[in-house]
Amino acid sequence: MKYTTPYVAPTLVVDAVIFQLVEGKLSVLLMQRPNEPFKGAWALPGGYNPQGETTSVALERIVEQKTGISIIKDLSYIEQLYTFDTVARDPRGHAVSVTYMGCGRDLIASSEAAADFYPVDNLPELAYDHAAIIDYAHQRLIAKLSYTNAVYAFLPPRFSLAELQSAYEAVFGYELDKRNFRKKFLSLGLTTETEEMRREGAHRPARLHKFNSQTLEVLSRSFD
Amino acid sequence: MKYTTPYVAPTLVVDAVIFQLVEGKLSVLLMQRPNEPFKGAWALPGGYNPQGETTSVALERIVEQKTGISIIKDLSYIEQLYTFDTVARDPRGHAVSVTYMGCGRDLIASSEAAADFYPVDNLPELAYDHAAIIDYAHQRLIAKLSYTNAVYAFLPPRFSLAELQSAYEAVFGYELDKRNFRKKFLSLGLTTETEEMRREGAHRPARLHKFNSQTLEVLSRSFD
DNA sequence: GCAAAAGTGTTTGGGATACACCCATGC
DNA sequence: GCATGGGTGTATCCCAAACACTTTTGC
Repeated sequence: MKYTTPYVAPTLVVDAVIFQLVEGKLSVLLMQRPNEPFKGAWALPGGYNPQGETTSVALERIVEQKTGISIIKDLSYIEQLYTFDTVARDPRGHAVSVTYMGCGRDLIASSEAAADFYPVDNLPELAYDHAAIIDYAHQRLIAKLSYTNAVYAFLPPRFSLAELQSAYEAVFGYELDKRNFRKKFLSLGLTTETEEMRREGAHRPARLHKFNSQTLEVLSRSFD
Repeated sequence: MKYTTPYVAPTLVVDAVIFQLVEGKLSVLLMQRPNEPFKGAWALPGGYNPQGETTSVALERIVEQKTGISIIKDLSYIEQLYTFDTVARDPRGHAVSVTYMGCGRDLIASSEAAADFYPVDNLPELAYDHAAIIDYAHQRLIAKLSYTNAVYAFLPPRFSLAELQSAYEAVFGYELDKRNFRKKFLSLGLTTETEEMRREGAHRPARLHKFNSQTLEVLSRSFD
């Protein structure tokens, strides 16, 4: 392959769509942009990927630096999402954005960062094409929960079946039948009943369960 | 974000995994490398993505130039596959490869190119990590055929149900029951029976069918 | 005893699977 | 008439969906 001019690569950026449940709602980590373009608007955490750094390493460094959240240490699940050809992203011209999607729980952005979690059904004004990216990530997440055990990423080590069900409902965006849900989920054999119960409030205590595996597995039968 | 050195982007390359059925077998387009590294080994068609060109535009240009096959004109289906952080791809150092997967039929590489289709179950020695990329693409293709109407990309405008079934079998890698296949596929309502029959050989002629849509649609019930 | 969430079974319909023979043609 | 691939139906099983009441607790 010949070029009459020397090869110059497009700008490469990485961006992360990080989900967790906040007050039962599926929420996404956003940062308020301090500078132009889109000054004041909210955006996915991300930044420039320099030569010599793989996209996952760059993302870990950038997200940790900007939000205090470590993808490696704090997230239970991460996967590459899609690569967007972003047009005219900044004055340096044409940029290519490699995006990742991750899930966790009990995530807190460092207080000095202008970063916070927003429910996906009530997002603020977003910079770039980030609304579309979040939507795409949400679709992917729905699919992941349908054919894998990926819910584990949202839940604590011990959880009630009600919590589990409401995690699915938060992601899917609709309600499930309690009896059918339990029957089907338990028949998948992904979890084990523990001896622990959770007593809270004036009602019957909930039996707690745990996942047999904390790594991604494909289900034998897909889910909802 | 501050850098003490000026920002330099990694090399960006694009690669294509282009499938078609050849003599009933799922096959992939490969090129023999004329130069080091991996001189003489076979590789996916691809090349450098310069600044100012989106990955899909660069891929179209490169693949057409190197193999004579136009993704836009000759393929019935194309989608982005994954972005690989390729290590030490060439002397310029760290490269990032955005890969695409496409499907077509009756594709012929231009005769002056050292390019040809090889059955996926009998590949030659491959350069880079291309064996892994082809395997990944194959998995994705199996999934696509399972939950969308993507088979249309492999078939001519009019086709027999036997042809249709053998396209699925070539991709899935196992055989299907003829009666169950027809019952299920026809119940999806993706195709229409035509008046045409195909007479060939000493046996009953085959009824020809056509797809109602030549664009990707998600199935109501997933397939096999 | 009452409010609040946890827990539990049965019925029904539809799709998945398994399986073997007749049909139309060319030679 | 025979070889070749095209075309068809039924029985069974399992899963999905629909649906309402009892249990355990704190106050």
